[in-house]
Formats: sequence, C-alpha cells, structure tokens
Amino acid sequence: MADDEEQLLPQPETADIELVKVLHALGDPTRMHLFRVYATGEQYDCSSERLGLNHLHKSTVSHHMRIMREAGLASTRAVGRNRYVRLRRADLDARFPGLVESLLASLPASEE
Amino acid sequence: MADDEEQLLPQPETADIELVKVLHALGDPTRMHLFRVYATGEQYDCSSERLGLNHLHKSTVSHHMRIMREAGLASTRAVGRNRYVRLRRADLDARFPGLVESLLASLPASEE
DNA sequence: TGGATTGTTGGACGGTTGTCAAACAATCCG
DNA sequence: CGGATTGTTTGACAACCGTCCAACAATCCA
Repeated sequence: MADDEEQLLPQPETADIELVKVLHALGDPTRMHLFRVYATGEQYDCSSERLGLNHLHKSTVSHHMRIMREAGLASTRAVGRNRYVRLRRADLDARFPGLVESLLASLPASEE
Repeated sequence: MADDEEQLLPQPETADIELVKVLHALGDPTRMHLFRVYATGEQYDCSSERLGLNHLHKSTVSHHMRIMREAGLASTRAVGRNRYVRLRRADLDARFPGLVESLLASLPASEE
C-alpha cells in the first residue's frame, strides 16, 4: 500500500542541538560504537550485522537509535520497512566546529 | 597534627583516561558547568562561590568532583581542609588532541 | 490474501545516578 | 583544649537508564 514512502524521522534543528545532550548520548559504549560506525559516512539499516550489535535485542538497538536521533547525532530516513541511519556530520560540524573530528581522532585504533 | 600536608588525590594515569568516561562525565549540566569554570586555568576549592553551585549541597558538589577526578578530567590537591581542583588540561590534550579546545569552543557564550 | 520481515512501543526489571541529610574526619584557630 | 570550618562518606530516595520480552504496526513478497 506504499506510495512513495520516504520520510525523515523527527530530529532537532541544527541550532537546537545541545552539547550536553550530545555528550550524554556518546557517554555510553554502545552508542559510541554506533558513532564510530556511522562516521564512515555510510548509511545502515538497524538490523545490519555490520553494526556489530548482534548481541543486543532489536528493541534495544531501536532505543539507542532514538537517543542518538533526539540528541541530534543521527538522522533516520524511513524507507519501507527499513530505517537508514547516518551521522549528521555536516550539521554537527557547523554547530560544534572540530568536535567530531577530534572525537574520531581520540578513539582507540581498534575497539575490541 | 599536620606536618607538610599536600597530597594529590588518586586519579587515573593519562594513558588510562577513557574517552567514553570523559564524555559521560561531561554529559551532565552541573559537571559541564564545572568543566567550563575550571577551563579558566585557575584552581578552586570546593566551596568557592565562584563555582556558581550555591544551590547544591556540599556533598553533591563533592560527588561531582569525584566523578570528574575518576574520569581523568580534574586533578585535586588536598591542602589542609581545602581541596584545590584544576582541569587536567595538559593530560587531556596529550591523550585527546584538540578535544578540549573544540569542546570549549562549542560552549554557548553565556551559560545562563 | 497471508506469512515473513523489520522496526517501534509498552511494560517489567535491576542497576545507576543526582540529590539531600546526617554523621564523621581532618584541620584551623582562639 | 574546644569550637568552627571544610569536605568526605554513608544512607535514603526518586528518577533515569539499558536491557529484554511481548505485542503491535507497517511493509514486502510469494
């Protein structure tokens, strides 16, 4: 019954992204992992095995996605049954110049 | 009974500072406020009215100090009854180049 | 149409957190 | 010495968080 389905899930405006909320979102190992994965610039659907979250329940992953979206870190595009998530890199760079870059540079070479 | 009292409270080695713990510590409005205050480079004792935390109980302030110290953000020097706290700027810069700078640049001009 | 797939929502549960208050410890000083 | 000062520790409590499960909704496809 789908027409031309493709909608962006609600997210804060760039100007409304708060640093404390961003840091709170990143202050969790799972979401920090997602941040690193998303930073490749690619998009992922939630169940992608490339996310490396196979040990977590799908509802838990959905929960983390929502936290990151509401913090302004991630953008989610709904297409059919899938959700394509990407890092809001340009928006974050505009609001917090240099932050994402230094965060990525601060990550250990290998996570596991 | 004090001899030549001046001891550094236990804190993680620079190499042991973890990014996720740092971000978790900063993901709280009170500690983010302290981070900004400490970033001036000065030192403060815990009860300083310059901290702008007069609305919080002293034990609560002590609690936040401990979180920041254990995360590797702050260093506390005990002198007599006072605790002189400062940001571990050099250590943080060494471990996470550019991070503190971009965080400070990302803070709103006026907090309140 | 009807089963399979994908993700969200609600509830439940245990663990963590931010806060205050009271008691304590250490220090300073008159 | 003994009271005042400064900060820590412990306990309590409500709120929040990460997780799972079950139920649900929406979509895809045979």
